[in-house]
Amino acid sequence: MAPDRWAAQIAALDEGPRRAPRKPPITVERIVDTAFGLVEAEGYDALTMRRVATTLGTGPASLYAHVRDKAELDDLLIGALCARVTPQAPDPARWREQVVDVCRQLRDQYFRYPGISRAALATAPESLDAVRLTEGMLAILLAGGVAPQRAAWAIDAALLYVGAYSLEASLRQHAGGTDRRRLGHDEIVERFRMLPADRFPHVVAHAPELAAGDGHERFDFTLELLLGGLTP
Amino acid sequence: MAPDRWAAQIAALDEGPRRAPRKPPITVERIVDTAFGLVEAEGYDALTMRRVATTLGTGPASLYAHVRDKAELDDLLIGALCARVTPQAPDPARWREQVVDVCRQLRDQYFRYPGISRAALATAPESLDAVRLTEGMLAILLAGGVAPQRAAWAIDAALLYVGAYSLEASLRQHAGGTDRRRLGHDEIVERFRMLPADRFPHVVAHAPELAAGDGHERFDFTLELLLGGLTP
DNA sequence: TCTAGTCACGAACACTGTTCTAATGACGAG
DNA sequence: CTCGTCATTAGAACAGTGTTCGTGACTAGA
Repeated sequence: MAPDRWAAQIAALDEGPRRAPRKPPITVERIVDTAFGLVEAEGYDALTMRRVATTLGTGPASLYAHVRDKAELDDLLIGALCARVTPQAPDPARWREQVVDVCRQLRDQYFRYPGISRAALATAPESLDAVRLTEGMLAILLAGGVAPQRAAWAIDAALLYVGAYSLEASLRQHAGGTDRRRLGHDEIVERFRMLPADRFPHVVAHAPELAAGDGHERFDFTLELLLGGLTP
Repeated sequence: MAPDRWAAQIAALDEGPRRAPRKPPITVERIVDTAFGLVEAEGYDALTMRRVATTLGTGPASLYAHVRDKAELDDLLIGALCARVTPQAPDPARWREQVVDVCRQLRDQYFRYPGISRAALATAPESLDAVRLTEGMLAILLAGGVAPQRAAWAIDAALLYVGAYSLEASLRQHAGGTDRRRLGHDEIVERFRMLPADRFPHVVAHAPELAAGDGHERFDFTLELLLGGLTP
C-alpha cells in the first residue's frame, strides 16, 4: 500500500465511514474553472497544462483524458467566456447601443482574464457559444435595418477588433514581463517629442493625441466608426 | 589543433592565400534574413532560435550575441516589414484611397509571411519604422482634413484591424496544423445550415453572407467603414 | 611573436505540450 | 462475497522551446 493512501485512510478516521470520496474526480468543468482562476490571477502565460494539473493536485497526463489538446482547452475557455455575454433582445430604435453593449461585455470578459484574447484570436472559435454571440448580434443588426451582408461583415470586424484591442491592452498593462516596464502616458508623449522633428513632424506635433485614450475612449470611438456607416 | 580546423586548412589550399574568411560572420542582418526566409517558407511557428541557428550553420547560443531576445528578433522583423511599406505623399483629394493603400501594403507583407502578424500584435512595436508608418498615415489623414485626435485613433484602429485580419486569415489558411483541415466555403455554409433553426434563426438564414468574403472584400469593407465616418 | 579581446559554440537548465505505460479505483456479474 | 472488467489516474519519459554558462578559437594590436 502506498504511503499516501495509508495517510488518507488515517485521515478518513475522523470523517465517518467513507462519506466523501478522497479525491473529487477530475471533470472538464473543474479543469476549466482552475484554468480561469489561473489566468485571472497570473495572466494567460501562466496557463500551462502542468500548472492546471498541479493546481488540481495531479500530473499533466491526467488532463488529457478529458481534454484532447491545449487548443481544445483554449476553445472551452473562450466558449465559456462567450456564454457569459448576453445580447439584449433586439430593439430597432437602439440597435447601435445594443451592439456596443455586446462588445463592451465581451471586452470586460477579456480584460478580466489578461491575455486570454490571444486564445480567442489564435483559434477559429468553433464553439456554439460563439455562434450564439454572432446570432445575437446579427439579430440586433438585422432588426436595425442593416443589410445582411454588411451586418455579417460588421460583426466579424467588430469581434476581431475587440479581441485585438483587448490583447494590446493586456500586454500594455502587463508590461512585457521581463525588463520593459509599463510606459506611463507622460513617458510616451515625451518619447514621441524626442523624435527628430524634420523626419517625424506630425508625430512630434501631435504626440498627446497619439498617446491619448486612457480609458476606453479609443474603444468607443472605433466602434462608433464601425457602426456609423452601416446604414447610409 | 582541432580536427575541423585541420580539415579547414586543407580545404583552404585550393583557394589561394586566405581570400575569403572561412565562415561569413553572423550579423543581425543575416539573422533577420534567414528568419524571414524561414517564416515565408514554413510559417511563423517554424521561427525558432534553433531553426535560425542551424540554418546559419551554428548553435542557438551564437544568436544571443547579436539579438537580446526572441522578442527583439520579432521586433526587428516587424520593423523591417514596416520599412517596406511606403506611404504616398499626401494628396488631400485622395486621402481615403491613400490610407487604404498603406493598409493594403501592410496586409500584403503580413500575408507574405504567414502568421507573422502574431508578432506584430504580441509586441508593442517600438521600432522607428513603425513610427514612420504612423507618421505617413498621420500626414495623409491630417492633409485630408481629419481632426488630429480622430486621426490618431483611426490609425490605431486600422493598424490593429490589419494585424488581426491577417492573423485570422493566416491560421484559416494554414489549417490549424494537426487534424483540423481547412474548411472550404461550402463546408462552412453547410455547417451553419446544420444548426437548429429555432435557436439560431438568423445564422441559419444568412449562412452564405456569414461565410462570404473570399478575396479581400471583407478587408476593404471594414476599412471603408473605419474611414467613412472620419469627416462628418 | 606574444598577448588581449571579441566572437562563436557545445552543453546544459528550466520550461513547454504530449504520449506511453502501469496501476489504482469503482462497478456490476456470478 | 468474490472476481473480472473497464474507465480513470498518474508517473516517467520524449521531443521540443528560450536562454545562459563557460570554454574554446580566431583576429587584431603591440
